[in-house]
Amino acid sequence: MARKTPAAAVSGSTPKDQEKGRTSRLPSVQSATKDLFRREIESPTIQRLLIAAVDCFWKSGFHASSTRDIAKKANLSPAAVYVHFKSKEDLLFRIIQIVAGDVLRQIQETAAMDGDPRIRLWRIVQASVALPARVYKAATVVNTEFAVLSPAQRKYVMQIRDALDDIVESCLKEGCAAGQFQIDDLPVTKTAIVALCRSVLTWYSPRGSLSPEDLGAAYGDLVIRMVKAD
Amino acid sequence: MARKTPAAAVSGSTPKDQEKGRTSRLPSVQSATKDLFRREIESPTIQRLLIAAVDCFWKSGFHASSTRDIAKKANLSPAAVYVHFKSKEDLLFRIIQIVAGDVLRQIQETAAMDGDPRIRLWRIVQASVALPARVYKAATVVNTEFAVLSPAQRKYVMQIRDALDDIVESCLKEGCAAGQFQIDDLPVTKTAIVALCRSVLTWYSPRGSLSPEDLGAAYGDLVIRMVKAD
DNA sequence: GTCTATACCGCGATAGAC
DNA sequence: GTCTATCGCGGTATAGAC
Repeated sequence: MARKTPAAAVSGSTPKDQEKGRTSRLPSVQSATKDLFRREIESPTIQRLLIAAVDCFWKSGFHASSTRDIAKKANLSPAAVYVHFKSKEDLLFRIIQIVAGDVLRQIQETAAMDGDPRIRLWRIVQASVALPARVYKAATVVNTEFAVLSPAQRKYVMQIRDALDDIVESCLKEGCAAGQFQIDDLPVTKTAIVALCRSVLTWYSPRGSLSPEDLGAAYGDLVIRMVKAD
Repeated sequence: MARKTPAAAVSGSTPKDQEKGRTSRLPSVQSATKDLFRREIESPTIQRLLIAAVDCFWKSGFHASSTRDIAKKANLSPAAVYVHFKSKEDLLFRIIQIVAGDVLRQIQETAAMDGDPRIRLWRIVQASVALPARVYKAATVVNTEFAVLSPAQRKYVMQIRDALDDIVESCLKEGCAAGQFQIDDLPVTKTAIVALCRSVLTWYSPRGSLSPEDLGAAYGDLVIRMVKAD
């Protein structure tokens, strides 16, 4: 964690944490996904299955991952998967629901914070990079395996994507209305910003030198320039 | 084709075309991939197989596309595929070789054009958006099915990606050296620009209002702002 | 080079004992 | 809720006639 104030202010540190002298209260990238599932799911067996499935789907993709692989990685027999999930698709969708829901909620919280459009846009971008990167394997699965889902399931994901789009769009509009942003083509700019944030997952590795939060901060700076708001 | 000079100058129009009063000599997005394969491959049967495979892989992904599906779409029996390709992976790799090679070649030509770093960066970005978008289904397959490839095949693709990275990087360095760009973190900026261009394929549809070339032009403008070169 | 027929395998999912 | 055993389907790839 090289950066100080802005990243720390957005990433969830509380004054209390800082009093204690902690530099970060975030879980490591390695454990963030586990922590998320532990928070959302009671049964330890299901937690293990979800984690195993994320690992398999991330490494090989949904169709190349067999239920046998997943079961083995979760220390279960192949049949045990079907006690907890009605199909492999169901397992995928549960992962997507949990991960996408959690990320959306946190970005909504970020967007609801006070601040002028420049600060808010910077924070939204920072969060849109940092939060998925923290759970990068799971978030990659969410972005990658969209085609596998049923129409109803796709609709669910699309609503979440639309909500994120709207957050960025309304922030851009505010900034334009306040005369703080200069944007040529608002729909293109909005789409570019959202896709830019998402694209981090196509190359991100936790072995890189920047933490998810620092990376998000750097992207926040880039986006601020894109809307000519310096 | 709404834009005039810059996009037209880069997208391959010749003075002769313009004399004739054509607004564009580009193939339609629908036929660009076919044209590419027709240019690179002699056998019409193999052309049909490649086109069918691109369609299947794009729609469902590599593992969810069966060789039966591909053969049927190419009006062949399932067995006929194996006369021309030794495996389904081989078919995929041939697609990737042709598409990635062609795009790289054209971007290299773009990068070799004269102009100061600002013009060159704009053109490189424009081409990096427009060229893949013209063959968007095939280019999406190239970006999406990387995990399927063998180590040797992956290395081939990685060399192409590195070459594209280097083109952007050296242009950014030039611009910084010339005092025309102001960049905080060069590696992050380079990665962001490349990923931004690639991310267009995650949402692009030929039904959108902007042509690939106009979209590339808009992205060129955005990137010029990212490096503070206006 | 194309076809029909088929070998062979591994997948998702289920049955039934414990 | 977990296991072992297994069903049945559909996949990739091949054999052999034309």
